[in-house]
Amino acid sequence: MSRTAAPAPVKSRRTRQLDATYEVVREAHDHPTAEEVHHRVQRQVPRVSLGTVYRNLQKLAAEGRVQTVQLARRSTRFDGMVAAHEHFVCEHCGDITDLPVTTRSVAQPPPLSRAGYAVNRSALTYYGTCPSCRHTQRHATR
Amino acid sequence: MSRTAAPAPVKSRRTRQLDATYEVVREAHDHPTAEEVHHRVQRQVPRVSLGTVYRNLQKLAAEGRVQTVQLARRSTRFDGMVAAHEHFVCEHCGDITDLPVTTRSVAQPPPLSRAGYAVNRSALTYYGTCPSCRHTQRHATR
DNA sequence: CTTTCTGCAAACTCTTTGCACTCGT
DNA sequence: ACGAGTGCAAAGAGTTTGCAGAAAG
Repeated sequence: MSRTAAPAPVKSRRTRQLDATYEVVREAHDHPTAEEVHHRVQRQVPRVSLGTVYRNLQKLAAEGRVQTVQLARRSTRFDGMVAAHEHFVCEHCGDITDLPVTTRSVAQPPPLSRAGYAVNRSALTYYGTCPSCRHTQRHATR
Repeated sequence: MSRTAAPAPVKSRRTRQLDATYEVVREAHDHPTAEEVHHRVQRQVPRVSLGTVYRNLQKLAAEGRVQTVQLARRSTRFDGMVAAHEHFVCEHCGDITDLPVTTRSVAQPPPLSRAGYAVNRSALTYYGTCPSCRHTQRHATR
């Protein structure tokens, strides 16, 4: 086994497709889906494929240059606990942990109802690494 | 068009499949996926189909008897705003609105880091009906 | 008896991936 | 030139749906 000096921070090449994708998302104010991003990128790079847009969105998200809403894992999870509570989602293994509601959090924010929004519920979710995945990472070559 | 007296609160029949599905979710403490729920329901109703489990989970969620985690719409949405902010998701049209971060919300909850969790970020999302959908509903026959 | 629910299988939507080629460095 | 990135098309995963028969009220 060879000695790894630096983790090599993933070299990323600059391409028209990547640049255009980033620009589209950065300038969008309507939370577009991947398909919508694809359409807009096509205005600058007509032959760009949907697959490439997906790959680039993933790359940008991994680098923290764009944010994703409601991502995590693909499938919906169910919960019999109807009472209000919060969740911790491990970004590595996908496990979801229930957390007790902390006193300070939530309650309906004033501006919303005033602006005509009807709030049914709210969800506070933390994302990160769970204890067991942290342990595993520590031992992995990276 | 006929006059609708009462909204007719959706009559729901009692079936072994529905009962079993509810029981499985209520007793699960691990946020099972629909497929996992299906497996467990099969222990009580061997010939239950996955499609039925999906239908029943939807029904239970609509009635508020079970909760879903990270549901909303199926596809991931992207956001160029990297700064912390909150979201309002309209459950009718699926639109997502950015909200400024309210002072009180968030911050890392004490128990998590102490228990070995590494929190990268958190997301506070409100679910409900947006002004335009509220308006539409008001005029719809329901 | 009527209407809802079910099982089955096919269809759909969203996302990922293998491959040969292209383009950035 | 080397290898990461791309387009294309096919495959995957998760979920929904049409239909004919079964079962609840």
